[in-house]
Amino acid sequence: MSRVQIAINHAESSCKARGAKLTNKRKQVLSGLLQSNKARSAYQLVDYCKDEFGETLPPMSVYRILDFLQDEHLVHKLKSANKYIACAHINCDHAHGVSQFLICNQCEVVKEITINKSTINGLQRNVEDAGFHLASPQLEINAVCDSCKNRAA
Amino acid sequence: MSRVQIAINHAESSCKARGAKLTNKRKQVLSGLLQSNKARSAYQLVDYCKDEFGETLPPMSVYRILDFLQDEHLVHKLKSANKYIACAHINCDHAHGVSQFLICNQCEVVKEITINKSTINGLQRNVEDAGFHLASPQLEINAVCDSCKNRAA
DNA sequence: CGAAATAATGATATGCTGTATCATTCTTGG
DNA sequence: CCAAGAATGATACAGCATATCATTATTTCG
Ligand SMILES: [Zn+2]
Ligand SMILES: [Zn+2]
Ligand SMILES: [Zn+2]
Ligand SMILES: [Zn+2]
Repeated sequence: MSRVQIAINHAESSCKARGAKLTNKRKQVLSGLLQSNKARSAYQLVDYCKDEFGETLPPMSVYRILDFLQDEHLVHKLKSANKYIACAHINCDHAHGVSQFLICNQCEVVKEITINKSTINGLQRNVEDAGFHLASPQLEINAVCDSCKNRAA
Repeated sequence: MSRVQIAINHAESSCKARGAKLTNKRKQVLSGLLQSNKARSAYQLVDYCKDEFGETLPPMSVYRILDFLQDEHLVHKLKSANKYIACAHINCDHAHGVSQFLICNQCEVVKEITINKSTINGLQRNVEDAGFHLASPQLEINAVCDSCKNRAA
């Protein structure tokens, strides 16, 4: 069974456990994100579903599906890119906290990580010192991946 | 002389020092950002210039002007909001490094800060451990300002 | 000064991202 | 089967941004 198929099956179970349904079209959109190590836009997913499944989803439906998938914690939105990516922990059963996203500015590959507690604490202290309160430590970090770094060298 | 006027004068000098010109329209757009403690979109600035100066700038021009102002380090773009904000150090003569932006998710007020070196180092270590290289520590942080926090309480 | 070059701005069209609204179809429970 | 609710579709529109070509303003230099 493919990596994507495994993730979709797992997602289907966890949806069911939460009383939600992972319909066919939702699976198609999710698979579009699971296929890719880069984030994809709603309209790119429209194209993907068309090309891959001959399914002509209206953009509105894709946005609704993306909302659903986010509610189910299967997908994250990258605000700085206006794109979406499958959760890296989609096969994990433990609830996952807030992640950070490393985005390669060369090849656009995205990696979801959890930076360590002490760094988050440091960040939070800085925010407090400035008279603000950290609402969410979800960060989208402008980086370069190893491959691109090596290619440049 | 108003706070805004002082900043504009300073900006004009620093542009001149760099061989660039802070034209009238560029001043108008910049003043639209200096007026506000929130970030503003290009189209909001079109409206501002129209209301404030009777100047009907086409959006294209505003975008060009914003690019110019960014090149001159007078303005920052918040990618997660698709909006622009005047640099908090616009009156400083020292070159400023990369900033972080605290964005209140209630009232949208924005504060430009510099988080401390050790936190940045911690962040950088985390990024390296994930097989990436930090390209820029500009962060846009989802936070709540003190006023909004107190208002909620 | 006046022509040529350069910089700045304008006009128009278009593309991408996202939402609002109302209609239709599908699924489910009684 | 039927009613209720969930999911999806259709259409329109708003906001952000860029591409391209035209025009105007400013500078440069003989
Ligand atoms: Zn995740
Ligand atoms: Zn890369
Ligand atoms: Zn700044
Ligand atoms: Zn606030």
